[in-house]
Amino acid sequence: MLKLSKLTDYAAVIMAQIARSPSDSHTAAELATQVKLPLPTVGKTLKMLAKNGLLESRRGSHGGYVLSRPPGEITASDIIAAIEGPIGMTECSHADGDCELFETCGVADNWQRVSQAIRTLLDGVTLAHLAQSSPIKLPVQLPIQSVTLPVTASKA
Amino acid sequence: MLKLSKLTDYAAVIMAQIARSPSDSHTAAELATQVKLPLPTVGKTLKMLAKNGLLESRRGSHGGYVLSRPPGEITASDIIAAIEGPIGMTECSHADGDCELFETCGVADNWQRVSQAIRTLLDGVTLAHLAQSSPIKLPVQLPIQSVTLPVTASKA
DNA sequence: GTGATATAGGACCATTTTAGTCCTCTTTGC
DNA sequence: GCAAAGAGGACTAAAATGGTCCTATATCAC
Repeated sequence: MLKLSKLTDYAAVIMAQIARSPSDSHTAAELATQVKLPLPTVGKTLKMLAKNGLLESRRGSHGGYVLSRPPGEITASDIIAAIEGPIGMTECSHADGDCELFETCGVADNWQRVSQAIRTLLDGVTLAHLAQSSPIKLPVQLPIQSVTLPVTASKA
Repeated sequence: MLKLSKLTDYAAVIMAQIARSPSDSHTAAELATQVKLPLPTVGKTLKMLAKNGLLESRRGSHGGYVLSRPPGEITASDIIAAIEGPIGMTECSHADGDCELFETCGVADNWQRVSQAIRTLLDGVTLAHLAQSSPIKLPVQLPIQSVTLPVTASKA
């Protein structure tokens, strides 16, 4: 269903929570309480986010996590990629041509374009957007139907 | 990785193959040979596509599958939904409010908007696009960065 | 009406992925 | 030194996925 994993979903919620007070340091325990998720899971998620450079961590007492960049500069793509790895709709979206069906596939190119479009879309959604409650506007809604190409692909 | 399942990928390839001669009837065996995938798998995929109304099937000798609509009227969304169920990035994208974390989540609305944007994007990609080898153009690439909203979400 | 050709519809299993927990180690501040 | 916090990884249980196979049903040709 083109779905995010639960962990990614948690990550978004946690990041949003942090983004709402971006200058404070947040401990895993604190966040776990706030988002009502079990501590070990929150801890794991935070570690992944930190390892991928979205959060700065400090150990020891008075430690915790802070955003590594302002909320406006952290994108949905970043968060998804941090938890799930590189975004791509198909196997061959990033692998370097190790798909032995490439010849007969015939749709790889266009899938990759679609994939790229989604990535671009997600690049345009920032943590600041996610964290605020007011609706964000995305441009895709309207124009896409009008961009249809000459429909070939018929033969008979 | 926001990835399609393999089956969905197969479905796209198979549908594209059919779309290249849309007036012919295609048997599972025939298609399996053409796309170089095992027959049982191709059969299963075809059944799912037929059950979801994307293909018309005919049994018996001289049977096979035909597109139920012209390639320009079958979308990537249709194909994905046929194999994977409704498209949505998060659990709560379609379920009717059975998420007990809804209160503390704080990002549900905006995720749903993103989800919707992706769906719209995929609605704009037709089988005719996928089947042709020339590049399709998608509108999202350019304008999205410019639509950013007033970045609130700071507190300190 | 019989037989060959196809799909329909599930049951089934093996494998992989995912979610979630826990343990031990290191860092930091007091 | 001790308590608070994160780092890193091992581990398990559960779920999703991919793939195969079997039986039933429809259709056509003869």
